[in-house]
Amino acid sequence: MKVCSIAAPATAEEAEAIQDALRPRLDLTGPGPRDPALVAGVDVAYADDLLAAAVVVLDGTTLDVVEQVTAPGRPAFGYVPGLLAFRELPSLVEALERLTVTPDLIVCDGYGLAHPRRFGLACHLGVLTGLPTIGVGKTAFVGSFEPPGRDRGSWSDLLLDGQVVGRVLRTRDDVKPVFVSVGHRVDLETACHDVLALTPRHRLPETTRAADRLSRSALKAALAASA
DNA sequence: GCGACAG
DNA sequence: ATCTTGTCGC
Repeated sequence: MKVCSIAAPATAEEAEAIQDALRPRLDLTGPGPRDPALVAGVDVAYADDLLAAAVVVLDGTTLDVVEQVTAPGRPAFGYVPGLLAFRELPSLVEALERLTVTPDLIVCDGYGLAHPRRFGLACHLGVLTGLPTIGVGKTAFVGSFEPPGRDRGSWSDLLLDGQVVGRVLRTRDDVKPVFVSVGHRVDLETACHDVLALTPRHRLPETTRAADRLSRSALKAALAASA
């Protein structure tokens, strides 16, 4: 598939300006794909100054792997909270362009709208691909919230500056919840529905689990090749 | 001013 | 993210 490349800022100030410039391109209309036929998971693994980006496309119904691609590379930017996209997206875009199928939804590791400038990794990837995207974070980043109920499916608002920017969603009974926020062309209700469909037995979506495993094995291969 | 801070 | 043993539970 064709994906726009990501700008390569030299400083944090430049990176923030790029996020502010792209934010107006976000489509927050929704509702977006409910029970999408093809769902992609993306992730990046690191070791020293090497990294491996991975994309895994699953059948949304059976959760079987349909296609998977990787791209080795170097971190394009230091890790700065709020600017994660500039570190991971260059290699992720490269991997996505090797995809022969077009997913109906992309599930990102991290945040979307729940971001200091309302433009997290999931939003950025949505604008670059033009596809529906959502962010699923494992730990708190921005926003305040009350713990959701203990049952799977329970959730609470993630609030930032008095606005609802995401949901803290319980995907398994009595297990630490995940942080869901929309990226592009999906509403929060649909995003949470889709996350629950992707978590029939684990806390994290099958898409992120598959992409995580693939990125780690691709990283091992890259390390072996460079040695 | 100080601390916290997706991956 | 990554460095790391054993251990509890499905």
